[in-house]
Amino acid sequence: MTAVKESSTNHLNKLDAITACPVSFTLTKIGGRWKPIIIFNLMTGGKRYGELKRAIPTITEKMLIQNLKELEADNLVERIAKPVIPPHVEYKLSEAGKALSPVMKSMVDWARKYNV
Amino acid sequence: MTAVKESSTNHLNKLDAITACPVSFTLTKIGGRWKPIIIFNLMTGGKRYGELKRAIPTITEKMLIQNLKELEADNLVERIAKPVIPPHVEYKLSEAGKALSPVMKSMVDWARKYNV
DNA sequence: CAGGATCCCTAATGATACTG
DNA sequence: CAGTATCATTAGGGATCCTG
Repeated sequence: MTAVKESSTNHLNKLDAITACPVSFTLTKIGGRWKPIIIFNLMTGGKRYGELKRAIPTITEKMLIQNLKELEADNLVERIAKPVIPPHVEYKLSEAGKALSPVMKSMVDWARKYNV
Repeated sequence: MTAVKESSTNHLNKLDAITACPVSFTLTKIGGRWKPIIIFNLMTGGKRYGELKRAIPTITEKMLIQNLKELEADNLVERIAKPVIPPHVEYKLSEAGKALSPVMKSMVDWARKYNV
């Protein structure tokens, strides 16, 4: 029972009542090594699995599919599979995913001002 | 030589030219389990080491001091030590740290709309 | 009070090979 | 093409004890 949320970025799911803060919550969804990059790539529109893999050459297939599944479970990404052979699968941001745009933008702005 | 930046959140320092994105950069600074919480706590003003520890009871001393040092090295936090006995040390956000406010706010906004 | 130093564990990531 | 499965690695986090 209980079978909590079983989402991503596990260390951030252990938030207790005291340390819980909305910022941490958001970071459970978009934090980690690959999610920001994946989301960033999908901001410009839906992409196929293979396209994403080519767009992010340093990611392994395991990490890519794993992160995509977590993003899908968190309702940030939608998976559209066309039942053809060979398979055709597209990933695109959901409404909640697109709504991350201000978050991404503010991070980009901050990075441009304060990096290096 | 090169001795790059040697900052925090190591996995995110391995960004190569291709996957590098400003969002990831920002997350190297404020990501992880504790940094957002620490920054969040300092947003309302400077605090002493002991105050922070009490404000975040679930953090260990090791993690607290380690994250504070990383934040200091990244110039997000300033450490002000008064040479008295017993020691009196205060941590406060730097200008760059305060400039994270829009980032934090956008994350809070997103969390309020899309959490559970 | 504000740390430092060790030892340990697990989650997160990665490499490689295989499949409908 | 779009994934699975298995094994190995490592970095992040934690427990505990010690100190100027």
